Amino acid sequence: MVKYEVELDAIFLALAHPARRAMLARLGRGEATVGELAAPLGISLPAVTKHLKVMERAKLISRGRNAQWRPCRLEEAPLEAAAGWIEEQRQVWEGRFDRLETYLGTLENEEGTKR
Amino acid sequence: MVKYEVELDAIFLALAHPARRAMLARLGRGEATVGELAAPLGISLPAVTKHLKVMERAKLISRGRNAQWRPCRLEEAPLEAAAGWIEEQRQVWEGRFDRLETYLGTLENEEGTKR
DNA sequence: TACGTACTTTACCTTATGGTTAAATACGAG
DNA sequence: CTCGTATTTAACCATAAGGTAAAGTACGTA
Repeated sequence: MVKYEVELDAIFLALAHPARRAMLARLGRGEATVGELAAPLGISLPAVTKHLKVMERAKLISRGRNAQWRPCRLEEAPLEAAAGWIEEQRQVWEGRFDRLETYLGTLENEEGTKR
Repeated sequence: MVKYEVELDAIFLALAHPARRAMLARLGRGEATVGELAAPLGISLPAVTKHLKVMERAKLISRGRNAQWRPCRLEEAPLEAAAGWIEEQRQVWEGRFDRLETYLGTLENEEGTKR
């Protein structure tokens, strides 16, 4: 249980910047070169390189090589891990309500018994 | 579409620290005071106060007042927003595969036609 | 009103982010 | 082997994160 925890730091951190989320959204539609990712962002290429490093650290992307291009590919696993953590929280949270409902149900029954 | 985008920065940032995730997990089981949240963390209270501010900024928590205690409550909406963004990405990602399958299916048919 | 408990604020430090420009590297084409 | 294109590295800067210790604030109680 809770096998992530280290990686989640890097994953959520990587997701916390609009430029990086934009790049991931783009990569969801297929591989792209650095230039293609940079084009819509309005920041310098060195800045993009840095963002790519943050995403590589989180293993959100992997990179290939094709002549002078270094294409980026989206890796789904970390996104699944992030979604998994949130889902886990939802379970806890919903569990709380379920218990509350059970408790309220019990109260109702007791009320009924009293009447 | 994509109504978040500003908030997501703060939400994902807030999720990017283990102490904050631990506090959120604890809050999933119900309200807690600052002291209760701090106890398992092994960091100073001022540090905890700062983490709480980060989570308030992301609207992941709201706070009440009860004498000298300032109880924290989990707010689900931002977690839903974060999960929503990831789910959106999954749609894109899966859409890509669907299209790829369609494409491969088309190729297969063409192959079949040629033979 | 003075005291203890529960936090928060202030001041300070270190390291990480996010950005820039300019120089360096890698590779294909001529 | 030189040139152009694609991308990274280096050097630099400003600001934010994350932590601390010490002082300040808020509230119930004796």
